[in-house]
Amino acid sequence: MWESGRDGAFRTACPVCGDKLIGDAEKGENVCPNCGYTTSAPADSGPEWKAMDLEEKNRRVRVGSPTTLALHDFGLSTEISRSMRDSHGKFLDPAMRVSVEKMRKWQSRTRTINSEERGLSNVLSKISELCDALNLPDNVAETAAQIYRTSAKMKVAKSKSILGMTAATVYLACRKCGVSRTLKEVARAAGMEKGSVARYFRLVLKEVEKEYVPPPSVEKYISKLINMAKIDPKIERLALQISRKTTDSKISSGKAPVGLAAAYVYIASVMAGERFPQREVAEYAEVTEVTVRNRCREILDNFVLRQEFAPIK
DNA sequence: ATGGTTTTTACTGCGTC
DNA sequence: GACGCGGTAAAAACCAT
Repeated sequence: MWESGRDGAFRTACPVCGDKLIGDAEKGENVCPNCGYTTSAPADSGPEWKAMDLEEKNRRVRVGSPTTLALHDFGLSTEISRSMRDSHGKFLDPAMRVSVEKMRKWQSRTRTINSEERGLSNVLSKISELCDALNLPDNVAETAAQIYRTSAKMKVAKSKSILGMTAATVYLACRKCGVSRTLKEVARAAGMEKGSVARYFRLVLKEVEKEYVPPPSVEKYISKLINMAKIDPKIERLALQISRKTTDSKISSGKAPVGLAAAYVYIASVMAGERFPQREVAEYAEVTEVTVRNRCREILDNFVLRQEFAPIK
């Protein structure tokens, strides 16, 4: 939790990047609009606080699990138990027993016993694990699951590393959902080399997604950095302002958005008279100071940042 | 594989506190 | 002296071809 600069009101903040969480009443969770972090905590935002406490939430239990793409059979499978009793707990007569036995056999044949399906459910659980580790919202996990499903269908996932496919689909899902997670971050959470995640990612992008999915915008990263570093939101506004006025240019082509964002944050901080060290922005952005400096130089070489951007105090 | 581009590594000099 | 900053050369990583 931090105190907002202007009105001094307390808000529930994202523990990952510090941005204000938005309550999703339907799911009873909070989601960070910036980095995509989710909690199962009750929603915040003012007056409705009490209505969303645990008790209230528990009263709204649903019947059966929600159908979800993250379960290999959409959570709709039926189990036929071995107990040989009917629904009232009575034992079945012998004739019934053999037919139930047949049903069970056939069902298991047509369901997860199928190696394809078993592999699928395996990967899907890995996907949700990774998403959990990265605190990603459900929609990203679902998107990742969807991507993996189609890639399995297209045989792209055939004889590929499960971990690699998992990381790749999760990263692609982040990009599709506009959630600002770095390849580096995903790779770290998956315990993989950045390079090999990138290889799987390119594969999936090319074979499954067909069209290019752009990385998160500079602005997304600016917000992320500001919030991670707990910098005053007024500097965020300034940084975004400068960034917008200087986007349409060659200075951003081919450059990593995070590095640019770091530069904007740094520039904004000095313009606001609250200098935030390069070293630290660079650290949060997981780039080098040199990169921050280079981006700064390019911005300042190509634009005259006038005093109108300066703080109004 | 290759070549062009970007990022990192490593190091140096300068001013300030 | 430590720190923040700016710069550079060369190595490494990246990307399209």
